[in-house]
Amino acid sequence: MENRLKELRESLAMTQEELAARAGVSRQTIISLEKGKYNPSITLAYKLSKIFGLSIEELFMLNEGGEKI
Amino acid sequence: MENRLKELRESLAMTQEELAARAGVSRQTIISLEKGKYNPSITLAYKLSKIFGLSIEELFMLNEGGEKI
DNA sequence: GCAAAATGTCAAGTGTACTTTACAATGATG
DNA sequence: CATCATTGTAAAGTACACTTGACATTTTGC
Repeated sequence: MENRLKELRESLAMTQEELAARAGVSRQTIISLEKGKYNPSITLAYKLSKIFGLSIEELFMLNEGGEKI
Repeated sequence: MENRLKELRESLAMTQEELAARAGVSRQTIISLEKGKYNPSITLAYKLSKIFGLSIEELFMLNEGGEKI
């Protein structure tokens, strides 16, 4: 698993659709992020970090190279 | 000023070219970021935050809507 | 005051984050 | 089993992050 998104979403009992709505993006975007298909924009990363009460770094677990762990 | 990038770069006595090289992007990208023309990718935001020893949030001062203050 | 370094601007191009739509697969519940 | 909610997949299109290159302007140091 590339990030904690799916795990966190499920811990809040949210559907992909709900999370997408709260973050202001499409459901497809949430799916792709959960699958690690691409990196979110800083804006979306920030919104998601607020929803989950984490820092961007905590949520997307970046290493020194700026790549996902 | 949309963010603290220029101010921080100057405080470290770095040229745009040096910062661009350290962040692994073009000088043009640094110029545009300093001017607030667009938001960095999360990867670039992370690299810059490491260079300046700040969190992404501290560096790019985002508000609740995910927009710059 | 001149030269060189640093900064800025413009424009065209590439890559990728994100959207939209449509449909298939899986899972939960009566 | 049947049905509905949820998740997944695929493909084509749009927006924007980022590059490259060429040149103009400002700043700095001798």
